[in-house]
Amino acid sequence: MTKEKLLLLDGNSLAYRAFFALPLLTNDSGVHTNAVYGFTTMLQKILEEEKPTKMLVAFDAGKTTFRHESYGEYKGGRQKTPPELSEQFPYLRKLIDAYQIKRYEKELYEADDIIGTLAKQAESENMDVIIVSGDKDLTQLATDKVTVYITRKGMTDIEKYTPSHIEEKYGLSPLQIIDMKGLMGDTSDNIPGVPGVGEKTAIKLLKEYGSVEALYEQIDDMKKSKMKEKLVENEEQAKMSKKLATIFTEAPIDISLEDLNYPGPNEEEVLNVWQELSFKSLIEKSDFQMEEKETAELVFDIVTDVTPDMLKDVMAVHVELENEHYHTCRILGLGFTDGTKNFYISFEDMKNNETIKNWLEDESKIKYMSDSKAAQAILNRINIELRGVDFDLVLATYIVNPAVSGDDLATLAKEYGYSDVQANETIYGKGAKWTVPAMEVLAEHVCRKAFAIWSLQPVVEEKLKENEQFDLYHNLELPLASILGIMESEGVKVNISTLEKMGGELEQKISALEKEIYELAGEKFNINSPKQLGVILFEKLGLPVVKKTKTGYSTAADVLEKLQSEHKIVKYILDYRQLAKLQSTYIEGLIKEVHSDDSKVHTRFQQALTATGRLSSTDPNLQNIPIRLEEGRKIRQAFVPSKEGWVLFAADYSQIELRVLAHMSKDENLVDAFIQGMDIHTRTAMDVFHVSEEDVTANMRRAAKAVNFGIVYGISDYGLSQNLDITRKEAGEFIDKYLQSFPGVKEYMDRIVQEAKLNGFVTTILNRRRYLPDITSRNFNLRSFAERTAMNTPIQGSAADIIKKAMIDMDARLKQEGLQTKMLLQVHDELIFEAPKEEIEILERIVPEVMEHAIELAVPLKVDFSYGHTWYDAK
DNA sequence: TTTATCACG
DNA sequence: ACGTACGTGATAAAA
Repeated sequence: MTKEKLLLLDGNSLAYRAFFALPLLTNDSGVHTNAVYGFTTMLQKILEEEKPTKMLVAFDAGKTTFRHESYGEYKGGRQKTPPELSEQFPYLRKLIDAYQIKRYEKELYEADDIIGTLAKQAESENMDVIIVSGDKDLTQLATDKVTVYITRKGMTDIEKYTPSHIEEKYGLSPLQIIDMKGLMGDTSDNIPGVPGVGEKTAIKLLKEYGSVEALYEQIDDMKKSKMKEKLVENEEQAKMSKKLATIFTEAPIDISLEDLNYPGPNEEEVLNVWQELSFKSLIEKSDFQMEEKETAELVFDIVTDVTPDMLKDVMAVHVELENEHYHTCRILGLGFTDGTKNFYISFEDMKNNETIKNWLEDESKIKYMSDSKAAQAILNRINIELRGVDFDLVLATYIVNPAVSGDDLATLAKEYGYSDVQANETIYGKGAKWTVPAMEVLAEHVCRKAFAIWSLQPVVEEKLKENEQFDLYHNLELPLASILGIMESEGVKVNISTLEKMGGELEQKISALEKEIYELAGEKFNINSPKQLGVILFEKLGLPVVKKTKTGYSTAADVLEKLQSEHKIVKYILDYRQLAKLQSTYIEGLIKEVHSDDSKVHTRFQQALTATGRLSSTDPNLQNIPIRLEEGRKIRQAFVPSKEGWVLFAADYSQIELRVLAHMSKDENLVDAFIQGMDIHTRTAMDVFHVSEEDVTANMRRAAKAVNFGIVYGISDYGLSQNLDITRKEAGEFIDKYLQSFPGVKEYMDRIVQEAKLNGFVTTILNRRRYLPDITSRNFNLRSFAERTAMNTPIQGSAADIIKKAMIDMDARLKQEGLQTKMLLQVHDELIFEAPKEEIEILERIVPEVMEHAIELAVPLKVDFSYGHTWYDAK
């Protein structure tokens, strides 16, 4: 048998050490993690180097110890544990348990005493002992058998105290460390010692006399000095201090060495804890493997037919797709569960099954799903109209915390402690190795997903109710999912020949520009490569470097604009960039997305993605089609109604974000401006520059507009100065003037940041949340970013709430009025419809009406609209 | 896969 | 002194 090696860790001391040594980190839900992280890296390193056979982490129990009986002031005056640290102890304990390391604490005793007692026992049994702590007091325990490791800054840097190391460092024996502390005291433990005696004096005295006791026996022989007086005066205190500093090695602990066997970590559990704490680098670096299916058994059937009795009134159902492109991909199969019976049916077997179709279309049959919009859209392709969805896991978890990524059901389930479902990557592989597994494997995977949804439904709904977000989830996001699904399936008609014609013209212009650029540069190069372009501009042509990126020179548009007067080539490059962007993204890119069967693009609105509650749009992104510059705007001529004699009808909120700000801040001036129906930027210019309406110049209005944008973004003088190309000082003055004119806005900004600090999150009008863990960061950048986010998110998010509500109301109104008009797109503050000409008149009335009253604010909402034969003409 | 750039609100 | 405007997605180049 190999020799036993015992590793004893001082839990409290190490946690404290790590907490103060490392910057404040947090996981996705805002729990601080730096102490646990530091502890983990230290632990990993020591485990690897020492390979102990027995382990224990000792903790201090409670506030009072036996030391307080002799000295009430022991550890007095200590700052109480910061909350950012105390919240980490439960996770630390969880981590230690996952490693399968024993932990122990004992009333009235400190971790030191537990460690000392066990070290002594182990030594008498001839074991090697290693003690790890952040506290040098422990070095008194060092012997030939016992080595004390003290962490230095960074946690993985360790100083090893053997008796000889201590001798070398202090010229003392380990036991004399106690005497040293008795004489010099310890401020952190509030041990007094002898005033005026520090480390140097203590060591000198101990080298001469050996110990505190010996010193006082011979003190009469000491020659008269200030120090002697002090020593005599404080004899009792010195002796008591020594006692306090002595680690008690005979604590009555009810744990023995046999209990401390260390079997190694439960790797899966450790990974779970790491995942919970977002220790991504550790997860990636570690060679820990998830255990092969440690998951609970799930009984399921693979069926080829479904009879009505199998389909209950309430079920979780999961539609398993090939990939995320649900408008084009295949369905692999469906999993069903009612919590007792689980079954899987392949797509081939279900596609013509009337029983399933009827059940899916039956509003009264309650379905629990995950990403019901995807299911709805893909089922729509085989003429099934999904109804009766009452729970959607992706949406529900997004509302609880929008930061939690929802691309894999397994990841989502893990967030709620449910791990009996595999990651897609495990089942299918990834990248080029992606493949559909055997039916048995696939069926189990899909059934497990359905079961996970079933199991999590009550948990997540409870959480939503606890946070008062159930209404937002159930009555806004859930019905919106269905509306979005219909919009996506409907699609937008694109005139490919229009795009191709534009592409041809662009091609000409681009190659002409290319020629000019090569000519002026004196050589051919790839203009699309910022690296090559940088070399040409800043080395060959010697233009001044305005800004650098981390990899080289910046050639971004704002930089080039400043360089226009320096060289003719710059303008050509700017033009080239603009046209190349149109060509690659909006002509070629868009054409690739047009479905050949219906000449339409079918975007996917991501409903559970953004941090603020906005939607996003992909494949293609229809929320960033050019409009600001005329050349780009022409792209919109290719977007047309799907039917002859129809038009595209666009309605947008005017200044919705500033109106939301007026509502939330209740700033009298801002509210008044909107009630008066004034041009808000002009009004801002009047207030900031103290001029009358007639005297507002175009430039003043431009500056005011930029300030208004800045306010919405969570203003900073630097950001505004960049935007307006003025000095920081000037920008700062603008901001000050603005805040003086709108004092309610300033109060709101201060209040919202305070609120974020207090709660850890900010909320929107409909109680959408965003957590801001960095708001308490000691890192200036992170904290500033979080503060700006705290100011911006309630504004952007509430605007998102409003338009989402408007979409639901609009959908209902169109149905109620029995119109053919279809809602096609949402672009953050505007809605785009296609409509038969005859319905235009009605739309002109009802669209603004519905949108303006989606949510009542302290200021009116204003909607502008227009229509035309193409999206371009709807202006 | 990451970086720089640029399109939108 | 710190170094930024808020929120997205697509493309091409470079690694």
